[in-house]
Amino acid sequence: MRDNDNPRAKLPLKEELSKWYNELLWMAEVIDVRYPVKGLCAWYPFGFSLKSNVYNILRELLNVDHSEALFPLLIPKSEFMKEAEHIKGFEDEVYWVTHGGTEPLEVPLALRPTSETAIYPMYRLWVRSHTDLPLLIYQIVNTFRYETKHTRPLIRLREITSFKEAHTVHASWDEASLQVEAATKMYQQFYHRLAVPTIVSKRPEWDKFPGADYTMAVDTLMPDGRTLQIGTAHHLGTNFAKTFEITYEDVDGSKQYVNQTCYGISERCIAALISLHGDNHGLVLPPEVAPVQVVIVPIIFGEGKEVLVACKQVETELKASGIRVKLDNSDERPGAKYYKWELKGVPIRIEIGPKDLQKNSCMVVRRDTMQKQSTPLLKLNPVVEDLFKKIHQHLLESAKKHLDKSIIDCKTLEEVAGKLSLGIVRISWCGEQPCGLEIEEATGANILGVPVGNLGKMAGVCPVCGKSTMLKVLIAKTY
RNA sequence: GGGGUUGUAGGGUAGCCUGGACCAUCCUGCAGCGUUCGGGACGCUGUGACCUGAGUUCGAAUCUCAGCAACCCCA
Repeated sequence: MRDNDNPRAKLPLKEELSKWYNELLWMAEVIDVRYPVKGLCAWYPFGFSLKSNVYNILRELLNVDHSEALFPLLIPKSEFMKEAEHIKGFEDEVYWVTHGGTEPLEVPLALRPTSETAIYPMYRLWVRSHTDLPLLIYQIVNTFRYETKHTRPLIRLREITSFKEAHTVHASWDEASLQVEAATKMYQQFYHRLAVPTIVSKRPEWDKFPGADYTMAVDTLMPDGRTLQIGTAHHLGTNFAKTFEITYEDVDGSKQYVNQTCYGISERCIAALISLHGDNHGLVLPPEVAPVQVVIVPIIFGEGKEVLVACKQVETELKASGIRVKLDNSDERPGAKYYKWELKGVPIRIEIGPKDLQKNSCMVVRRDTMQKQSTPLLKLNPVVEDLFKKIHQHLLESAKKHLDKSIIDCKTLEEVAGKLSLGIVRISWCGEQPCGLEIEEATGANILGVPVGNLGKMAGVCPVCGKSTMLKVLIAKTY
């Protein structure tokens, strides 16, 4: 039904977000969901390249004060079962390895759903003295969760292929608290680079990480009005330190339990990036992460030798500045190439044909706005670099504008229902759990939490109990 | 958590209701050759599929059951 005059396979319109998203992921060769196990996907080379570029930014930001390490995939049941709250949160979703060959294992092994219980037995050995602190370590690994809800590519998976999880150890609770704050700030920087605007809020008690003192979460708004959680940071206090006996010798010689934090980002960041910026033609990628940043399309008549020479020259020059360039000299027609590379989100297209060569120029086309401009062939590099900046800025600004206008203030619960399809609702809340649960119950949506900054502070009255309060919460339909 | 829909080449489909003429239709893709090339080119030649298992039947893509997988809606 999606082809009117052209039988060729076309992308569904973005208005049908779910269809559009699923089709786009494989048409643009990001991931292939056809793997014969529910909730597992294969990354295409193109998608993998996009992912690598995105995660390189994460590494760059983390490596300022964190170190990368690697811990095992398998966790013995005896370790996994140590922290009561933690188990309760995960036990229904754990995959168990029960056999070695045909022999049952004495101690079953869990496939990590997250790595606290894989890492902390080692931290117990690694942390001895206050001089070992703070310890800031992260790893990027796959994790497994037996999701019973509907799986969605990149969003709800049974194998998360790219979970970046940081685990830090501190002397005091306050220091750990500052680390949680630093983590959310880093995540916001990260998403800034992806041109994805975010909101940070403190998850309510009943929605925090199992085993944490509190959880801060980073959310973004998807085009269908639902929010997507794309990062979390947890203050673990001494909860895990006590169960895993992680202690350090203080300056005065006394034994102290450490305070810990952990914070993570998964490939949901790619889902957000794709969903926010993409359009009816396909992906629209911020230049910094695009696997191909510039595609050169030659317009050939007859032999077309001169055109090809000019194309190659441009290719060489751009490559010399470290730009990821693709010269598409396959024998498809130019129009077909335009569609193909638009689908793949290449930020800039350069067309070179005989008419351009006469003027010693070329046609430069932006993917985000589709604007074309004739540009002199000489000194293309600064023009391209400048356009990269403009494209990123434009993506970020329009996404931010959309997010800002999608946060809607309400005073009563009755008002909320009609607004939820438009985005995020902001409403006063006394901060008490019963009222919070009532808000969720009455609206059929989730409380994201009290957002940080001014967004979460304003005088009002709780719509449930009527008490005066300075707190505002955000409510939304969530993924 | 509850409900619904679906499974036929790489992708999209026809056929299924009413079992046999189906070594399975059409479009797209892919490979080769030639002509082409300023927004999805054309011709010729080739390529490729009934989700898995059990059952009913002389006979199953078609009917039944189970499994696996996918999609949609509601909480």
